[in-house]
Amino acid sequence: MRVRFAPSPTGYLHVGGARTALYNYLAVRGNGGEFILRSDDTDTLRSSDEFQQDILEGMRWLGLDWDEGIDKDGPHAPYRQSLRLDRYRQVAERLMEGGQAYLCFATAKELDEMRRVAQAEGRPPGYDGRYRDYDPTEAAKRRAAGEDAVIRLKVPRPGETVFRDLVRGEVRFGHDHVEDFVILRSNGTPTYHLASSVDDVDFEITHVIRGEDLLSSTPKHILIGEALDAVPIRYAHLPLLMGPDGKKLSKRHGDTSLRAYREAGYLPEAMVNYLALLGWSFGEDQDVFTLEEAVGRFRLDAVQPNAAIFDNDKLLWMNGVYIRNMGDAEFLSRLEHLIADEYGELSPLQRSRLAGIAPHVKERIKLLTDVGEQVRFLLTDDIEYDSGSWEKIMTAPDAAAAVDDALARLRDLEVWDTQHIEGALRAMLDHLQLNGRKGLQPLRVAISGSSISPPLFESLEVLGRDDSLARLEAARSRL
RNA sequence: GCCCCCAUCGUCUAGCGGCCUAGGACGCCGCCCUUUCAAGGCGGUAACGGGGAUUCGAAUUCCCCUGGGGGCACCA
Repeated sequence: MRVRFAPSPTGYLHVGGARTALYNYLAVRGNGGEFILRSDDTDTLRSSDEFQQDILEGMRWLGLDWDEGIDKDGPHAPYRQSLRLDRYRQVAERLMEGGQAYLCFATAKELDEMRRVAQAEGRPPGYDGRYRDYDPTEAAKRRAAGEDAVIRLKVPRPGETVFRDLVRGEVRFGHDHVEDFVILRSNGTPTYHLASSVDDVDFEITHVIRGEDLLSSTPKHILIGEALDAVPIRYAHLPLLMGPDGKKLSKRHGDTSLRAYREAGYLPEAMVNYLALLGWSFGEDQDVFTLEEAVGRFRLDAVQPNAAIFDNDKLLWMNGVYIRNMGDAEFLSRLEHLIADEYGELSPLQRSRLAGIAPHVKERIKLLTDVGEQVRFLLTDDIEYDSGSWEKIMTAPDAAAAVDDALARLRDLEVWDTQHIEGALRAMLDHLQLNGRKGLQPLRVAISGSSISPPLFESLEVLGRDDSLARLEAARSRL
């Protein structure tokens, strides 16, 4: 088995592309075959190196490694279509010489007219084949004289292309609906259909796994393969990814680039896991699994044929699962990087505080980037009180008394750790006959500035005695 | 307009003729736990688009309708 993922570097790698790459990976890794990463960059105007790099980065980030292709080389190099232009032209010329393709001189105006008339008559819009039987010698002469001409494939007529799609079963297209399509433009460059099909043949691809949007182009690709007398390729068309509105996922649904998700604090493992679920199920009522586990179970014929809506809520939930499952050390190191990006180089004190609070923060965030507001109060002395929290908590009847009493007890505390702090504060609650909500929330607001924060006792320990007392006093004085 | 694909809870899905009074997950709603927020536990809400046909028996097979989607370039 040899599969390929062949994105055009005309934009950042998006989640739909990532899903296609993932399914290719899943299909081939369980088969001991090769995964080829190709660059369909024939559109030189829209292609850019920045996008190409982004695709590479995205693939690596997800952990989808490939065997041959861009950045990797291999027996069929180069894997970049822009470097194989001569090859495509030669193939087109050869097909023409063999009578399987022909020159066409129809102008843009003529083509427009054809389409208009065909539609008006309820026929499939498209080229009418007017140069199909044109005298080749005459055609060659006209081209030699400098006239613009494209090369079109001579689609067998009458005829029909039937193939067995690996996820959809038998699909058939009558050739009445497949025009003699252009394979080589008048400027000598190949169309997508030609370049892609030639590469698939040249690179000995056995299975083409791609989005359903290419299903109706498949007859063209099969026809080119047949004209080339190549070994038939198997096709699997994956269901499309849709936005919440049920339309094909695209820019209109916001930034759907993979990088946007990475920057938003999603983990690659969660992304891979979630993407795998869009069109496939692991089975046994299990939907959290690793890439390796998925490889072991994946089957193309188990892929769902119907489109899937990308549900950010579930992705978010899953990301939380992966964050919680992360090792403390790994989480801490990710956290340090993130915090350093925001606050600059961390001081030893900040680092140790981060390390102390990290395990507690890990349990309560869904996005890596959520971490900032949870730990802010530990990184700066300049805490700002959330006005809503302050009014609701600090102006309550028992707030001042709770702070005073806590202050007194904490000052005398012999050992400053979670356990002792909890003991002292529970004694305070007991003494004042207050429940946790009334007695502890004021302390939380006093030290963190908000009624929402990591667990109080742990936070106090991490903050340290001096700063904790200082903050309680500062808050008290504002009452 | 023409061609193709698809059709189970709001969403992702399990189901491949009887195990289905349709299972799981996300979301949502309760309750419990609880110092906040989470997490966790328990429970609940919610679906086989419609009509025929085949069959002793259809979510599962076939046909039609409806609905949704994709594609119809010298873009990929």
